[in-house]
Amino acid sequence: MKAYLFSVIYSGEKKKAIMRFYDPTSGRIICVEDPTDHKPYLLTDASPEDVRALAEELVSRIVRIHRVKRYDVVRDQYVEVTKVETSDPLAVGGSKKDLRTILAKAGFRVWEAKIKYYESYIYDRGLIPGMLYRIRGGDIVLEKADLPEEERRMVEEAFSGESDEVRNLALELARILREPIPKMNYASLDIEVASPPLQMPSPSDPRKPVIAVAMMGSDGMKKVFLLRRGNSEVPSRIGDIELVVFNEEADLLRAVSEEMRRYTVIYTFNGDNFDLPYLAKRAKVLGVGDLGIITERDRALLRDGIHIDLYKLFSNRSIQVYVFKNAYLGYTLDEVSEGILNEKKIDIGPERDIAGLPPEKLARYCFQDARLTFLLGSSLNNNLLRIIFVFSRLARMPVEDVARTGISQWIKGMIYASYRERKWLIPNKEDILKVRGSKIYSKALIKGKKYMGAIVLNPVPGVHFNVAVMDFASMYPSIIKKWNISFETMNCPHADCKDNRPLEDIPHWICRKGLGVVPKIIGVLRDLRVHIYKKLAKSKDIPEEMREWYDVIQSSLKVLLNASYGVFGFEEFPLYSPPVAEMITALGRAAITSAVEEARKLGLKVIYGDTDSLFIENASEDLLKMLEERVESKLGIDLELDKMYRYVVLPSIKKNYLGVTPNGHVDIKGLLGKKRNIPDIVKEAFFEVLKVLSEARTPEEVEECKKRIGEIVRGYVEKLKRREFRLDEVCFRATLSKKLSDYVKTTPQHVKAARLLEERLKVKVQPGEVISYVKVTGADGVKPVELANVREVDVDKYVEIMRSTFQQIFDALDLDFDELISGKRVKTLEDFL
DNA sequence: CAATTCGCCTGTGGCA
DNA sequence: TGCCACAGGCGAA
Repeated sequence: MKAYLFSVIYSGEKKKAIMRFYDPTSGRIICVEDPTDHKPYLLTDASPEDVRALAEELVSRIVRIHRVKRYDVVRDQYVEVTKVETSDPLAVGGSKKDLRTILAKAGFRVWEAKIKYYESYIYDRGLIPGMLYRIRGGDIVLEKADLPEEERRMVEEAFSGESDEVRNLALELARILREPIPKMNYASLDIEVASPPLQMPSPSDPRKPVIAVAMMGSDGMKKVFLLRRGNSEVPSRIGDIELVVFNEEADLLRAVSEEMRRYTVIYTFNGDNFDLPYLAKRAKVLGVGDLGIITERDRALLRDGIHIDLYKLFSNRSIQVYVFKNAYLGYTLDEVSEGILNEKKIDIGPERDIAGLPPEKLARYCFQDARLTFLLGSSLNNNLLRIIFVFSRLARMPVEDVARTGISQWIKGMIYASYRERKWLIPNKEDILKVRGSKIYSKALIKGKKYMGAIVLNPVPGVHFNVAVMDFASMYPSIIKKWNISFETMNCPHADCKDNRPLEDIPHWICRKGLGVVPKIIGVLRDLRVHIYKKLAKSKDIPEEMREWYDVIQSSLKVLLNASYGVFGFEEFPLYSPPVAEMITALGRAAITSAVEEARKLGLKVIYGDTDSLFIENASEDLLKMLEERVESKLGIDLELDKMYRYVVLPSIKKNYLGVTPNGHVDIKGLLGKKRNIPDIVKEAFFEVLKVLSEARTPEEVEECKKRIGEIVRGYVEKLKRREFRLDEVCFRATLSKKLSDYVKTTPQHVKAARLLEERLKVKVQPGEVISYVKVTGADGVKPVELANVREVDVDKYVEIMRSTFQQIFDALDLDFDELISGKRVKTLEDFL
C-alpha cells in the first residue's frame, strides 16, 4: 500500500512512536506503530554506572544504557558518550525529576535531551513527512519517484562544479520537492457558544453550551448545526446552506464529529486554543463519547485527520511578509480576510451578543466565519497546502506543526535531521558559545542591538532618469555558501585555519577542513531556487499546473533562505551563534562597499543602495556588464541587473524612494504615503499624485505634471478644511502590540484610544488588534473612530500629515507644500531661465 | 512559543 | 515653552 506520511505522534498508552499516514485511495488515516523498538534517549558524558547510581528512582524507566561513538563537531573530535534509552519521553525530560535534570545537577553534560520525541524519531529513521511511502506490514519505504530527465539534467548542470556530496544532496532535494501532494478532502469549522454579551468564552470554563457549528467542505458541503433554544421556527436551509437543528447539544456534538471525520484536513481559525478544545470539553461535560479530538496544552489534533489552525499560520511573520506580501495587517479573522479575500465577517455590533441572536442570524454569522476560514485555506489559488507540505518535507516536521511553529523551528529541523543522519552530536547552545566564541567585534548602530548589520548608502536626492538597479541575488545565503559560514566552521580549533580570516577588522576565522552543514544545505537550496525553480516557474513549455507547483517551491525556498541568516542572531535559536551572524553581515558590508568602489572606478554614478543593491544612473549596458564581471571575479558572488526604472524620485532620506518602471508601474518604498497606519484620505491623495507621476516619461514631462500635482494636493486640503470626508477616511490604524496594561512607559495615541474604547464601550481589546482612531480637538486629542464624529475632527492636524507625506517626495521634485496649497504659481523650468 | 539590523516618523514625558 | 531622549510603530533589506 502507498500512503503519505503526515506526522509522528507518541502514544503514551503503547509507549511507542506512531506514524500517521494518509491513504489517498480510501481517504483514511493509517497508523503504523514503530516496528524498530526505538526509544526516547539522551546522550551524556556520565558513565553507565554513574547514570544508574544517580537515577535510582528512574531505574525502572531506563530501558538500555550503552556507550556510543559520536562526532563532536564543536571540538572536532570523536567522543564516546553514554546513550540512555528510556521507556517514555518524560523520563528524559519534561518532568520534575527527569534524567536530564538529575545528570546536569550532578555536573554531567547532557546532549539531545530537549528534542521532542516524535522529532527525534523522525530524524533517526530518516523519515520525510509529507512524502509518499510504501507500507508493507510494519515496514515502510520511501517511494522514490525519479526526476524527469529534463529536470535531472538541469540539476546536474547547475551543480556540475560542485562536489559529489553537494550534487547528490541537490538531486535528492529536487526529487523530494518535485513529489506532488495528495488529493485531500478538506473542510473548515467554526463554533459559537452561548456566552453573555462582552464575555469571551474559554475552554477553561466550558459552562455554556455550543449553540452553533458551521462547516464548509471542498466537496461543496455547507452546513450549520444549530442547538434549538426557545421555540422559534428555524428554516431547513438558507440559500445553499443546510441548517440542521438539534434538541440536545450532545447530539449536535456527535453529528459535528461525524461530519469532521469525512474530511482529511480541517481548517479552523484559532481552533487550537478555542474551537476544538471547547468541543472536546463540552463532550466531556455532557458525557458524550470521544469526538476524535486530542487536546494538548497548546494545540488540538484530530485522530482521523489533520487540523490546521490558520490563525497560527497567518500570524507567522514569514508567511505574512513573503507568502502573502503583507496583504493583511492584523491577525484577526476579520483583518486577514479583508486583506486576502476582500471580505469581512458579519457585523453584529461591538457587544457581540452571540447568545441573543435569532437562530437564522446566528447561523448566517457562524457560517460566514466558517466560509472565510474555508476560503483562506483555499487561498493562493489553492496552493497553501502545497506550501505547507514543502516546508514539512524540508524541515522534516509533521505537516500540522508547520502551521504552528516559526521559521527558526523549520531551520532547526533541517539541521538536526542532517546531524542525526551523520551521527554527529547535536551541540548545545552553551557549547557553541563557549568553544566557538560569543564575542562580538562590531557595534550596532542602533542602541540595544547585538551586532552591526547592513550598510545603507546616502541617497543623492532628486529625480534621476534611466536608473539600473543591480543587486546581489540572495546575498546572505550566497555569503554563507561562498565563505563556508556555519556554527561548525567559525573559529574552529585548528591552528592552521586561524589565518583564514576573510576580513581584517573582524578576527573570526573559518575552518578550511570541511564543509559546514549550514552552507551545504543553504547553498543547495539557494542554487536550486535560482538555477532550477525560478526558471521552471517561468518556462513557457511547461503545463500551467506544473509551473504553479514550481512557483510554490521557489517562493517557499525564498522564505527559508531569507531567514537563514537571522536565526543565528536569535538568542533562543538552539544553534545561536553571534559570530556567524556578525560574520555574515560584515561580509555583506564588504561586498556592497567593494561593489560601489568598482562602480566608481568604471565611472558609474551610484545614486543609492541598500544592503545588497546599487542604484546606478544612466549607465550603458556594456558598463553594467563589466561591473558584474569585475565584482564577481573580485568577490565570488553574483551581482546582477535586477530591474530598470524609467526614473527614480529620491528624497534625501534613506529607505524611501519612488521608482517608475518602463511600463508605468510605480514602486513605492518606505514613503509615508504607503504606510498602513496613515489615514485613507492621505493615502488616496498620495496615490492620485503617483498616478500623474507614473505617466511622465521625460524630465520635461515631469516638470509639466507638477502643476497637476499642485491642483490635486490643493483639492484635498480644501476638502479637509470643508470637512468633506467620512470618519473612516481620516482614521489612523495602529496595531496594539502588547496588552493594554503593559504600556507603562508612555501612552501612545492608539493606546489612549483603545483605553477609551474599553471604558466607554465595555469591550476588551487584545494584543495584535488594530485600533482605529481619529485626531480630534480637545484635551485627549484622539478618539476611537467608534466614538468620534466629523465635527470634532482636528482638521489642522490632518493638513500637517498631508504636508509631511508630500514633502518627502516634494523635496526631490523641488516643490514646496505650503507654496502649492497657498495657490501660488508652481515654479517651472522657465522661471529659472 | 520565539529570524536579524537599519532607518524614518510621531508622540510622550522628563527637564531646564 | 522648548529641547531631547526615548518608546512605539512600520517599513526595507
